[in-house]
Amino acid sequence: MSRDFSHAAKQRRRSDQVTLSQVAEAAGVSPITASRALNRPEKVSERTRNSVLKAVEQLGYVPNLVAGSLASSRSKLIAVIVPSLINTVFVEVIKGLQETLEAEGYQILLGNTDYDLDREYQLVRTFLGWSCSALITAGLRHNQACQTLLNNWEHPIMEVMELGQGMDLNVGLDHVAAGRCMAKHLVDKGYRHIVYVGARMAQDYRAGMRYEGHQEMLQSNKIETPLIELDTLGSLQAGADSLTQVLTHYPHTQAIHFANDDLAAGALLAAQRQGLSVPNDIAIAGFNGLPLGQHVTPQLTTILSPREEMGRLAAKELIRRLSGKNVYRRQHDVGFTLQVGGST
Amino acid sequence: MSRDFSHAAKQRRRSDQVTLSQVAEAAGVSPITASRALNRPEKVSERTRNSVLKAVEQLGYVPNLVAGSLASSRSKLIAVIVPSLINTVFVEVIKGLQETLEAEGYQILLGNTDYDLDREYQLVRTFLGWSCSALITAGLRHNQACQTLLNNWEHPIMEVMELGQGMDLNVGLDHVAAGRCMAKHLVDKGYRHIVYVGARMAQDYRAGMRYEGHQEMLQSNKIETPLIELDTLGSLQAGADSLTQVLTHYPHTQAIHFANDDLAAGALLAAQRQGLSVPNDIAIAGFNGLPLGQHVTPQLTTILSPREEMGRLAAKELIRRLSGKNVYRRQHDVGFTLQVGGST
DNA sequence: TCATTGAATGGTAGCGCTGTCATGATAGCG
DNA sequence: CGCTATCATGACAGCGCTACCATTCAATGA
Repeated sequence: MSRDFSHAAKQRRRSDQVTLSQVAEAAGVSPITASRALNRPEKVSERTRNSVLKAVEQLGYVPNLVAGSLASSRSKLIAVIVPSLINTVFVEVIKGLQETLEAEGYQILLGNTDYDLDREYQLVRTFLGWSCSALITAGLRHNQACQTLLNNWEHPIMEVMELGQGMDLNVGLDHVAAGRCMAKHLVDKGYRHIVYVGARMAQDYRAGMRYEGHQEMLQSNKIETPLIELDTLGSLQAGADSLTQVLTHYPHTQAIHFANDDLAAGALLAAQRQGLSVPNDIAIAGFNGLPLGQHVTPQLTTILSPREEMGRLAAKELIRRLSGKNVYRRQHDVGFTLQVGGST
Repeated sequence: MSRDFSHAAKQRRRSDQVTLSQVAEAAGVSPITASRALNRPEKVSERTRNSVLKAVEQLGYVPNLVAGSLASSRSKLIAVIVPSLINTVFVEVIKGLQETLEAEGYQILLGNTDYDLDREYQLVRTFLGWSCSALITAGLRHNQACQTLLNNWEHPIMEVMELGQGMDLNVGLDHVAAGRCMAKHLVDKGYRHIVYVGARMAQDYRAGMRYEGHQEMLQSNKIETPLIELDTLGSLQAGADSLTQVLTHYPHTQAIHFANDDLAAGALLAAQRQGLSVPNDIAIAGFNGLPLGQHVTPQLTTILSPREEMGRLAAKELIRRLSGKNVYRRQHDVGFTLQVGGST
């Protein structure tokens, strides 16, 4: 029962894509030399390099990164996973990442979990399949499957936004401390009826951490810690709506500590539309230091978080790590700044 | 001179990554069947499919998408190139693209040109190297090299944001008409001294197109068309600063037509801080319909552009095209809406 | 009954590139 | 002048997967 091995060579090349071999031929060198001329120019003579580059130009060669990546099991791809693109905070971090990574020749593979950890796991799986050279996620919380997957992964993992014991690298800030800091400010200002307003804190758990800090501080001053939690994501509109809710439930409220500036600014503008004076009738504080808050009158009291900076720093540390340098630090606290405006 | 072919088989597999062959072996089928079980489940029997899935689970198999992509010269990657991530407009488009594409199992490869067409060309080259199945760019303008490269590319190209004769598919709105529309509104309201304020219009050329429409309309009404062009990108701060500039250069100004809402809102808030009444002392109009503009008092007169919708529609048309359906349309006008607030 | 179809599965050969080693050429040294 | 060190280049195999056929076998129909 002998098999038939005689069938003609199969044709698989479908596109008329120019390959490295063609470039090599045109340049009169071997494919591997052409490869080196492009990827490790210092390894070939100048003459060779030039003739290869000329051939590339003439033939309009575009390197097939997929093939290269398979052969070398490396890629200049970096996976970035965020929980939301609506929340400008993450976009600013992405911005910081992006400008630093792209300058080093890395490409960003972007994923959005919509605050769903199972979705995150799926994204991680997919991204690992692309042999990314690193993974950046917003946050330290992952589901079990994801944790397992990442523990067995041999590339750098960078967790940003919050500070803590992560899987690998970490750049962020201490949200509990931030909440404590703002609460202290409100207490110091003499407010005693303070409401915290958050939005979907089960998802945006960092807002929950800030609430914890807030609670801590108020409780140590024997002050009640009423909480209003909205069922929408933070937005100007949600902030405006929440104002009514706060005043209905807690008519004596003197100050509102919002989980973020969108909510706070929305409430501030709404208060003014309703003829309430800020901060005399009601004081308002936010978190993030969005430009918007600095342009309303009175200026919004908020906590500045260095978001783009966080992205840039994370990217830099990652690059340092990827290039084999041992000078990176596992953990970076980017800190925050209390910015006191006229709203409190 | 006979060569030595006797050296032992070389070991290249570096990682302990589980491969499809191992899954196949564990499931008692051939690799190709395992591949089908995962990628075209309808092609295998249910028994086979289940045993493969079980093996995948047990071994913790993560498909190597790079290898798959090389073999099939297809990928579930879609390149998205935008000129800026600071400008929230593009982020909202990305958001729309992202939610639609990710639902169909596509991943986004994100690039930012910083309004530089040469940078765009480089990004396109890189992205083509990843055998993306489609490319989405913001805008219809590209440099020569990029144009050539894309013309020879055999995958769908989607150009968003503006309307016009593109390379392939196009979803956008008519910016000249939008500028005309707002100018008409201002003229109808009785303003005769109207200044247009733009920011870096050589880069953000769509703002330039709106200015063209603005000019057209005013000239046909025999009204002067003074222009102030800022050398920064649009922001609240820039808008605030520009107000002073406008009033210095054109003290009789009755209305300012801003290239976008960031500028407009910044100017509106600044005007109020300076004790100017809007619209009595000065009328202000913007473009985009950002939430911010709807929350200031008076509400900002603006032109609503459906940005997320634009992203979603673009993604849907692309998917339709990618799945071989012929029901897509080459060009979609998503339109715009004049939203009259109290600021004019 | 036997040819015919179709569903399920498998063998082989690449996809286009780079890691690994081998080789030839040139330089450096005592 | 022979010998090693260094540089530039090349041959080969293989990265992990899927396209392309080929094969098997049960179901169908005349």
